[in-house]
Amino acid sequence: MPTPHYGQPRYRVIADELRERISSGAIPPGALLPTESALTAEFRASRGTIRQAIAILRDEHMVATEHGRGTYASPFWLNTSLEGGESETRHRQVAAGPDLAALFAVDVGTTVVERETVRRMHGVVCEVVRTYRPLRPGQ
Amino acid sequence: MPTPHYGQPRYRVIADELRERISSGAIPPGALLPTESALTAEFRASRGTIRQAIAILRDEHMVATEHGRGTYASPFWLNTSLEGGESETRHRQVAAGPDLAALFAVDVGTTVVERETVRRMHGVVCEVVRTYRPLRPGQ
DNA sequence: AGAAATTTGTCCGTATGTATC
DNA sequence: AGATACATACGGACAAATTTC
Repeated sequence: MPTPHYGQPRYRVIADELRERISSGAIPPGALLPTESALTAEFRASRGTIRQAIAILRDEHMVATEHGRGTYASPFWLNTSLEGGESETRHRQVAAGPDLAALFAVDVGTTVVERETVRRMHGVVCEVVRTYRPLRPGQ
Repeated sequence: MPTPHYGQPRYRVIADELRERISSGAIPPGALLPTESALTAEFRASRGTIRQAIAILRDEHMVATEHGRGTYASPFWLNTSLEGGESETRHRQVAAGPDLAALFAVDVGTTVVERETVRRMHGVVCEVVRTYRPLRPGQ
C-alpha cells in the first residue's frame, strides 16, 4: 500500500480512536490497552504508526507504558489548587501535597514554605515561579 | 550492522547533546538547528533516530519545528539551568488549576508548561522550584 | 530455577507526501 | 518549476523487561 496521508495522518486518527475508547470507558482506567501487535492487526497499520499514536496519548498522560508489560489507561490525577496572588513576590506556608512530601521525604500535610513570584511583561503574566523549602532545612 | 544500545539509547544521547548546545548558547535562541540530514551525517544515525531526538526537545519546548522550514532553538527556556550541585530538571505539561488560570488569565484546565527543578544537598532534597509558563509566549 | 513466549524499546533503511523557499 | 526540508508510513531486525510455563 502506498503512503497517502490526506487529511489527518493515520497515527492521529488511531490516537483519537484509542482516546475515545478510554474516555468512554470502553477501556477502563488501569486496564491494559491491546498490544501493539494487536493494534497493528486491527488498524492495518505498521508498528511504528501504532507506537506514534500511543506516544500522543502518553504525552497527554492518558496512558502509561511499562517495558515488557504493556500500556495502561491511566486514571486522571488531581491538580493541587492553591489560592492565587497578584503581588510580585509573596511567602506563605502550605501543606505539602503527596508530590512535595515525597520529594522532601516528609509526611503528607507537613508544612512547607512557599515563595511565589509572579512575573509580568507589559502587564501580562508570563511566568510564575514557586519555590518550596522545608521549615527546617537539612532535618 | 547490529543494533547495540548499551546504556542510554542513541536518540536520548543525541537529544542531550543538542539540548546542551542550546543551553550553552552554541545554538543561539531563534537559530535554526542543523537539518535532519546534517544531523544524520554528524551522528551517523538514521533520520528516524534523529527525529526521535528532536521530538524529545520539542516536547520540552526547547525547540519548535516548522514544516518545510526547519527546527528552531526556542528562546522559551533560555536559562540558567546550570548549577554546581546535584539537581534534576524536568518539563511536563499540566492543566492549569484555578490559581494558575487566574494568574495567566486563561480558562481552568488550560495546558501550561511546568518546569520542575529539584535541588539536593548531600542527597537530601532542599528545594523544589516550579516554573509555569503558558504554551504560547509569543515565541 | 530456568527456558520460552510475550511485549515494549531501539534502530535502521526506504519510499512517498507536503510545505517552503 | 525545481530544490530543499520536514511529515508520514512501511518493513525488518535485534534488545530488554516481564510474564508464563
